[in-house]
Amino acid sequence: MVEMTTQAGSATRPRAPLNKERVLAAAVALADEGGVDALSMRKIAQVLGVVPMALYKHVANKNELLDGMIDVLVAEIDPPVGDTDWKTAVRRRVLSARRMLLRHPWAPEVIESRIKARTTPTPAVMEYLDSMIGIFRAGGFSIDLVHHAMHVMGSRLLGFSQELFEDTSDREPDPDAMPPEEMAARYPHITELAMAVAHDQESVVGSGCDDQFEFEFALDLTLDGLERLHGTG
Amino acid sequence: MVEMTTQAGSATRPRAPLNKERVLAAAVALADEGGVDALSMRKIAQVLGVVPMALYKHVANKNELLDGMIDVLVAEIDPPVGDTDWKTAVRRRVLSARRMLLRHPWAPEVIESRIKARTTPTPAVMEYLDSMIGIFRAGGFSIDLVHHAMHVMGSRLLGFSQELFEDTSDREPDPDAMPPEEMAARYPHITELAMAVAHDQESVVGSGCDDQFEFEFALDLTLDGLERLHGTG
DNA sequence: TTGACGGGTGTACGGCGTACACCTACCGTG
DNA sequence: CACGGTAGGTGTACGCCGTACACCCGTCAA
Repeated sequence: MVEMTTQAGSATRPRAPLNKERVLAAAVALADEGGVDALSMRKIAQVLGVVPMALYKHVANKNELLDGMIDVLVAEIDPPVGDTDWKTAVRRRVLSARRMLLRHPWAPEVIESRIKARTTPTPAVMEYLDSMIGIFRAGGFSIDLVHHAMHVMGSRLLGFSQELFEDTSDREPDPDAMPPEEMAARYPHITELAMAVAHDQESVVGSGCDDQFEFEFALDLTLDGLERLHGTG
Repeated sequence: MVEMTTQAGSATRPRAPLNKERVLAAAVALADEGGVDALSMRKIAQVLGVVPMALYKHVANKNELLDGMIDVLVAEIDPPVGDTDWKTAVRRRVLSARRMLLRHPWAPEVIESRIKARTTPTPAVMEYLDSMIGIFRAGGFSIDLVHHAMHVMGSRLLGFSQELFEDTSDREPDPDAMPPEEMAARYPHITELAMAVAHDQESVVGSGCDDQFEFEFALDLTLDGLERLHGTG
């Protein structure tokens, strides 16, 4: 056997060069088959035929890896369809999200834990929420009603159970947070909603919306629906 | 300084004897102040002034500890009130559950992960669900409607986002599972519901209910409610 | 007196995330 | 052509984790 060529040994397996996408794909595959407990940097490295520390040239740490995995999942959700009423558009999108969640049963737990730890959801999640808001707006919903609607849909949108936007004003600001103008450009609907809510109540800047009210709003909407089906009251 | 008495050194702090409740309480307190990531057997032992392995005389392992912590939380939910209509009874109970979840923000993530790993929720959770079903039944709901209602309420009942009872027929049976007759005695409403669902569809024993149908049922109930508020369609 | 046993201890192992120093192949520039 | 920078893979090492296993001691029934 002659000596190796300049590009990657031919005696060993050629091994395509690593990159963030390949790392994330391997991580998602590993989680799919063994659950999130079976996911470790060392195992990911192993299936990629690489030493564990090599991964850190492509993801900063395990938390960023988890964030990246969430983005991969969100990208699997079908984009919104254009030419229908809001109701079927929302319906299709949510059912598509559900199919994604069924393919990746570990997702809700990871999304839950990561959302609690970050000040802002990942860009992909933001985009998803923004376009969902856009569907309601295009359907003629008032900004207030959209706000309530998003809270009501909460757990069906991505599996997270409590608030989408918790009060993050007490956490120290993310060093590389997005400037407001870019925020407004990238997520117009979220921005519109956030502004309206902030205006609505002249409270201190921060939390923005009354989570307790939103929870009860959603609860009562559900109970009223059940009552109607039951035919009492 | 003289020698110690027979019952616990008096020079060191007396240190009450350990038991499962004290272990669980310490674990919950630790999670409350540092999140679930800050929870480790070693830290629990430390705050209890004991060596890590001592905990294992009271809980089998960390998973059982987590299950026990969930039970502690569920016990914090107010018991159902008797003399009102179903709607306010459910409303109060769910709001009480929400207050508990707000006190323990780490709870949804833990409940999520533990429910996925067990064949049956812990007894305390079962009891909670059973009594919730009982409220609907006492309100005159048909067993089918209760079934749908529980799915609809899903994420608001305890923060779990997907199915309460996933298909566990593929998992090897829990060695110390509860015999059916005890099941029926302890959780009469759950049993009634499970029987009805199993009868309903003459499918193989197992999963029992059509999760996809239930998801869409809940989704449509929500969308219809929003539509009514919006005044279109 | 003894022997079982409930409950706290000590040691040790394998796995984890990751800091840090290194090495090497490549590239644009002089 | 020489050369320094840089991107990306390597190796070692540290401190934390859960927990298996052997031990030890105080209590109490026989």
